[in-house]
Amino acid sequence: MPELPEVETVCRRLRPAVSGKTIQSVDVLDPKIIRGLDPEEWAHHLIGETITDVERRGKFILFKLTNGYLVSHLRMEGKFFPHETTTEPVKHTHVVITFTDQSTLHYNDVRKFGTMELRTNETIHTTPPLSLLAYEPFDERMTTEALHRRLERMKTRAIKTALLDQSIFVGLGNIYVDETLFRAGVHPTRPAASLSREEVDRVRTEAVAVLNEAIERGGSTIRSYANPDGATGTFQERLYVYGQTGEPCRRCGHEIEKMKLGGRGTHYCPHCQQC
DNA sequence: AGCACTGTTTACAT
DNA sequence: TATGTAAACAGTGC
Repeated sequence: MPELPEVETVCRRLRPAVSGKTIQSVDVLDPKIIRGLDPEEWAHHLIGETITDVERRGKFILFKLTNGYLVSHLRMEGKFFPHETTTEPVKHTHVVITFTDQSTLHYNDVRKFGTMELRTNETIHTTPPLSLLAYEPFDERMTTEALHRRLERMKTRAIKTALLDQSIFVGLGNIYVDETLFRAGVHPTRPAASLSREEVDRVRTEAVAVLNEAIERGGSTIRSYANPDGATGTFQERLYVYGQTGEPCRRCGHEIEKMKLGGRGTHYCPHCQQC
């Protein structure tokens, strides 16, 4: 599922569902999801904690606790499902958190790539993984100049590969990076260091715009089923290039093409995005 | 049947 | 150091 807009949508839906609830018990059905501590110790730390808020940093979900944070990354297929009453786990449910009011939060993840780990208030932003992230795209410190300086130093990286690096720019994944580069009129294979200041400005501006528009529409639903409340995003209807291979470009009519770049399927319009 | 593909990240090799 | 590739896993589609 998740790039920044999907994670933001999940956080917004989870916040009212779990904020203020106290954890009574934790069942780890698959220990692979839990990082840093063995699952028993991890569960022991969580029991008795109250979730005071749900925040987002990059593509990470931060469950703010009375003491510290539960940090989760959904990777490719992770999903949180809140339930108002005790509910039997379904296939691919790997963690069940039960609150004192008997409502529950289920973590479901077909591919088991997702992670959960604990952090203290003191270390959450100063230790990996959050310490490795660039500023948020909406942070005023994420300026065109700062991004340009960073990209200029890249020896050979393609601009798409650079933008997917969360230490350079936060929140873009394979859908929104392709959409950003299309809107900015920049070919995905262009060396990052070759972009002019104006091009970097277009890329940064369009990235912020795409992310904001996608958040407004609850993200994109391509092939996964649902968000925490069962709803689906609608931004997939507004995609210009991702998944549009062979379709006419909505700007110029030229056929959208797909290539492989850095191991990822890469969609672009060869007319609107010159090399 | 078998292989390539999938909204992510990172460990490892070069 | 920087960058590219494979791997983690399960499912789908050709």
